[in-house]
Amino acid sequence: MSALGIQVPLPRAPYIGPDENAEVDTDIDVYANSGPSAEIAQRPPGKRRKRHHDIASKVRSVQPVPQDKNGNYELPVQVGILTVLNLGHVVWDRDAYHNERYIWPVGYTVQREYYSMRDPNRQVIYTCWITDGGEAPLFHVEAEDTPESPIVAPTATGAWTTVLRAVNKIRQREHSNSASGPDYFGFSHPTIAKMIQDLPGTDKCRMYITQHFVSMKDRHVRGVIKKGRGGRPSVEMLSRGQRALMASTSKSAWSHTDAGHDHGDAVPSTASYSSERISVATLTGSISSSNNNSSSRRSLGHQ
DNA sequence: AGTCTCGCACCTACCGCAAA
DNA sequence: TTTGCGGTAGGTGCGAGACT
Repeated sequence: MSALGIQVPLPRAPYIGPDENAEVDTDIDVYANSGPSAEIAQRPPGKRRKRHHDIASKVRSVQPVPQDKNGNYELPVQVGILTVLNLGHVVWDRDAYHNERYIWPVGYTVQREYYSMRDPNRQVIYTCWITDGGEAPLFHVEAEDTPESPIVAPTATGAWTTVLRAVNKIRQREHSNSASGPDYFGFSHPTIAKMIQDLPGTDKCRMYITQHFVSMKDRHVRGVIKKGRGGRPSVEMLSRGQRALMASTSKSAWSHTDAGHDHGDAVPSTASYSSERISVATLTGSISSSNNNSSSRRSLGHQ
């Protein structure tokens, strides 16, 4: 596939988190003061924004994700606009497969909607996955309507920047082509971050800083789910994701690490999601339907 | 008492720009 | 030049208060 795919220029040295001793802003609060300009107002004019490194002290809200009796996440599952098909397995013995903030598991596969690189008026499903590239992971992005040109890059940002360039070009947008790879791949999503952090082997990732998560309140989970596209990946794309995954797993050998098979059972579960038996675990199933009246009333008032 | 309206809290997703 | 952090717009449900 790489023969046809877009190859993004090669890796620089893997990004390693900044100096742990760097100065840290402490006025950050994850939720509180998240309102517009709360922090900006406090920042003296002209003062450069500093990066925050207090990852460990942050508490992030996560959606409830259905788990089986063994505690394994039931996949595929919709998280926000992303559908997680596979969590993959943690490669803890090579530093380029994680940094202080993210872990990039080999076999990790998600789908999301975004503008087509061919038709400016259409949104298509993109399948994103990670393969074992040896010293460093490879990030793949494949659009539903351009399966012959998958994008492969050494970083998530690199892969999605390529997509954004193409999309902005075809949509004739004079727009920044900057993109946040972790955002688009879903790594910055708290729920996904937690699911990855729960994989076996993350404790062996020496640079990774364990993050703290709390369960999101029901009332907000419902709102979050509504914003998604209903957790319905196309069967075709699912099978394509499955094929990509199978290809990557046969190459990278899941036996590379002995960890990970008892928990995420990434490969077997993925391989088993044939189109017939796919049922996406939309998170709605785990949510009590506590107040239908309210929403119907609300909709009357606003629509 | 029941229904409706509005404001609030909180979240996701996108994108600009600081940092590396 | 590239990466990814952080600001913020927009969307949701909930609950309090007003209205019928």
